[in-house]
Amino acid sequence: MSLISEKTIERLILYRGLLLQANHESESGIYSHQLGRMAGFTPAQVRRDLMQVGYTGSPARGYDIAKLIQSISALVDPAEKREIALAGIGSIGRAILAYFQGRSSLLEITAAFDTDPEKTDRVIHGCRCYPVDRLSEIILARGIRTGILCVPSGAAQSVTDAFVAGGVRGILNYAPTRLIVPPDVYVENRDMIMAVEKVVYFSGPRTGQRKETG
Amino acid sequence: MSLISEKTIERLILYRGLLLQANHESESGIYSHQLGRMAGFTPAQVRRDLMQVGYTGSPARGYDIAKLIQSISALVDPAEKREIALAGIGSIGRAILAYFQGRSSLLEITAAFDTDPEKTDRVIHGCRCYPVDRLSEIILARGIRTGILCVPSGAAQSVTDAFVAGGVRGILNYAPTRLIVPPDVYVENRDMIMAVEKVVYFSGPRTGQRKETG
DNA sequence: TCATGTGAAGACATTCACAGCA
DNA sequence: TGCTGTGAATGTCTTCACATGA
Repeated sequence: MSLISEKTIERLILYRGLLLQANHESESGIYSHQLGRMAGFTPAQVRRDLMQVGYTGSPARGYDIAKLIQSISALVDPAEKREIALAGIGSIGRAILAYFQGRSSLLEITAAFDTDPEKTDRVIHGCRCYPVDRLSEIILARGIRTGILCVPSGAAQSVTDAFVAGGVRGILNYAPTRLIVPPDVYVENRDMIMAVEKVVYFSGPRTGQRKETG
Repeated sequence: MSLISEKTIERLILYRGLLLQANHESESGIYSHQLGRMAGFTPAQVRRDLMQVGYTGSPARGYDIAKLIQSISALVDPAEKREIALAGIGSIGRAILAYFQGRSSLLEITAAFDTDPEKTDRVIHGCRCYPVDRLSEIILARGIRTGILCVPSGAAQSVTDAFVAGGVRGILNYAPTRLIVPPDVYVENRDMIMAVEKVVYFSGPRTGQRKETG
């Protein structure tokens, strides 16, 4: 019970997002089947997940929405504000910077890095940009533990090494490469090309299944 | 055996990408443990996955790289060229358009949609842009089966409905919302905020586990 | 010897189904 | 009644371990 699985963490974060998003003026409580419908899971799944956060609802009123949000946050949010570093100020990097601006009070991308001198030593979407040479130095000095990687695949591993050298413990990887990291560094891969190819496969004829092995 | 799981498809696409990427001048064959190391999986996992594509290697020389790529492609690629539609020409949408340009010969984003008249009726990163009002009509006329959704969460469901009305069978969803679709439409969620929150959690102290339920 | 292909075991995740409570 | 919390059952995915073949 002590260790919560990756999938459960993902769903908990989703539940919280849905609860924050929805306007619950009228109701202050929510049942597992309601939350399940919102998220696309079975009520049993929702109850299992919520068990793990340790907050317990009541059969009469379900889960108190405010308290549930609070409990999930206590579990998944860091204790204090967390700075995040981003490497690769191309179109994706820039999009993430723009998208992330002011979304969260606890998380902030406070340093961006690129090789191109045109892009460094200035502020983009409110984020200071530096040359990659200084990556390890700067994130180490600031105690940054989380990195977002949006560099081309050729540079991905070397920038990863710089992240790791700078003390990063988790990397969100948008490059279409598999990164080599020490076993205690967490990597989440979000290759967009692969995502498109996967969706194309599953939008194929007849629930996406053909079988014409050659 | 006939139906291949989502996870397996993902890994197969990954294998293919890695094989295409790597320069195999010297070697024409590859062993499951080599491919496994590249992809970050066990050799057994790799063999199980490759079993499903129906291409069988030899204990002496492993898997022939060219033939393996071909076999995976035969399984996951569509029979002919596939057009893809994209909705929401914000920073993410634009980034995807830019990133996707000329990556694949089989897949092409050929229509983009937005509400903003400033963005429509022109060409962005080689892709023709139209007003969202015409979404269903245009994708229906062109037989587009796959959509990429990058609109703000408020518009996500209505654009999804337009996609579905236009005959789309698979949606890649970058909006931080859960879409409601008929059961035969496939949705792949890629919420970036959630991805960051998840990675932050797993970059927390001590393999990311705290437990301070409130 | 060393790798493949695969039945069987094991680990993990989801769902069932029901006791207990308001 | 209609919910929650949870043991037990089921289902899915991964790994083991070995027969087989070059």
